[in-house]
Amino acid sequence: MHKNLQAVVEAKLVGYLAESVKKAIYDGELDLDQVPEVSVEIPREKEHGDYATNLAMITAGKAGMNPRKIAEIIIENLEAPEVEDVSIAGPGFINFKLNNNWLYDNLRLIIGLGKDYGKIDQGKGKRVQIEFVSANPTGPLHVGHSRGAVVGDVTASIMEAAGYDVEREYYINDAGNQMDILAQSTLLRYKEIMGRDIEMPEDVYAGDYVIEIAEDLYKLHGDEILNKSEQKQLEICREYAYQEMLKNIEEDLKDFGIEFDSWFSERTLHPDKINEAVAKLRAKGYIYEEEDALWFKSTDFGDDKDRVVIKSDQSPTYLAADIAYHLDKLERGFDKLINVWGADHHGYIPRMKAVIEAFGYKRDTLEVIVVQMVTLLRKGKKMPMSKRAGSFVTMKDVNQEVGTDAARYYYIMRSTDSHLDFDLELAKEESTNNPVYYVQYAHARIHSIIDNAEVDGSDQNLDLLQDPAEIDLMKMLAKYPEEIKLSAESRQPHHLTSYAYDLATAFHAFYNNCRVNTEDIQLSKARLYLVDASRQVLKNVLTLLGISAPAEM
RNA sequence: GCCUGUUUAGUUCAAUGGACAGAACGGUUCUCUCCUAAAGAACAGAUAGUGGUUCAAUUCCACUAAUAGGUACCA
Repeated sequence: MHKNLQAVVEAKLVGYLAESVKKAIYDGELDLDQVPEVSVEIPREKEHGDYATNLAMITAGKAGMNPRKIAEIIIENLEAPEVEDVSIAGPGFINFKLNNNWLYDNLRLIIGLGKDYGKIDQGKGKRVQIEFVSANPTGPLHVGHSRGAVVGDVTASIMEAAGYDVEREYYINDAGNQMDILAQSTLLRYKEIMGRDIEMPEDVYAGDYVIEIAEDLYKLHGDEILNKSEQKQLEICREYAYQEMLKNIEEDLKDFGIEFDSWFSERTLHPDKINEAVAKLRAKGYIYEEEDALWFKSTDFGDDKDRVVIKSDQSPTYLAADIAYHLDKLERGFDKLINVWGADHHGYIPRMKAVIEAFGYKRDTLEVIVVQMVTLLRKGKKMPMSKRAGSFVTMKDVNQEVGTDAARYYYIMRSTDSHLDFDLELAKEESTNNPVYYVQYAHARIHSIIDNAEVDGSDQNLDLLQDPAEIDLMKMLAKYPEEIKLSAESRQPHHLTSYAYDLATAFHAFYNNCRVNTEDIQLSKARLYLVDASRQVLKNVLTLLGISAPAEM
């Protein structure tokens, strides 16, 4: 069964056009060596029909004829049973009006496929790993992480729907300096609880969550930790704080509807995997020694300068761990690795691509989705954010204030390339102003209609659906699989939030123009069928976005 | 300085190289004896600048200007 009727219809049209051109060439009407690449598109203007092609215009140069003349020839030779009307317009566009049968077929397809409507085979089962969030376990997730979290999660869902085999992974930076700082911070707070005078150095985590951890530590161990050696004290603090933070992060993400298939610990790379990875690069000739340090020759692959992997004190850099980590990912056999990074890390992309190439893989095996920064606003005013001081707004705070549905929607409603203004007051507003509720309201409205219906949608005669609002709605429903394809290919979830919005608009317009539950039983049945299909698609898209689809509001 | 985004209506954002650039909010008007008015309809309003490629540019290229971020033997 075809899962994407719109694509089928487009392919048919393309086929008919190609045949027509072929025939014209054979008959000597067109002077061309071969049939050019044919494409059709849905015109922006409704008056231009259901589909249009620029075929006559792109061949004009080669055929040495004016486009409108070519269009005439193409139309004369065209055999297309589904096409109701053809016309030439503007500089040489050929516009098609189709009969509605495929739209009715598509309604049946939606009801038949149910929650699977929209799923396509674009990815052909290719294995994709999406790594996202990957925040240091040294504090709770804050708003800076939220956008990347939702973008990663929804991109993963979209690619699943598009037929990829997707794995979600979180890389835990649990080795290195920042963990030592966490240990020191915790120990200081612990000592503070003991009643000792402490001084908080500048480069220490000052957030209140550290105090909580220290208090828990005190409840568990009393003051006995202080009897141990300094090194042991730090180790206890480090491990306890680490586990607590990781638990906290995992919970916050889960509450936000985000779950990972795998959590990868950086520690497992130290030191063997790192040494092996570096050795591998060295064997390939991409490592050299200078000033007691080991350098990776990333300039061989287009990076601005070479990068240190092993410092002169023999400790590995962050990049070294990342080299080992990415080698591990590559060896796990994924066809595509996708990393979701904040814009503040974009400078890191060329060196990571260099790593991929150095290991002998294609550069674009690794793809980085760069997510631009978020500005948090309250009533149009910027909210100040300072990091180390501990006065940041956490992800959890925001989610609790505006609700996870609204928060998820807001984080993905813009192109990832665009900066995001997130206004808490707007996101919280339960009104027209808020696109989330607008979409959810359409779904709730449908349930109300179905509850009020006295007939059901069986034995329907779909030919009765002729109203422009009905046609618009059916076309919108038919677009869904293509929207999945577009979002999956472009890795841009915002196409789907705007699709959901447009679908809701088409439904509301239908609602206001076409009464469903009427005296006319036949018409009611047909409309109910359309309403049920709309319910299904709204539900599917909301589910994909990780947003609830309430039956009443 | 160099690298990467962004620049479209009063504001926040859309638009696989296509025809008359779409929404939302804000402004001005209409529409509930009717399945949820958390809705619908109407009006006014924009491609930063200069060149180039193209039958066709918001889209591709170059330069200019604004703006955000990056530019570590830090993570």
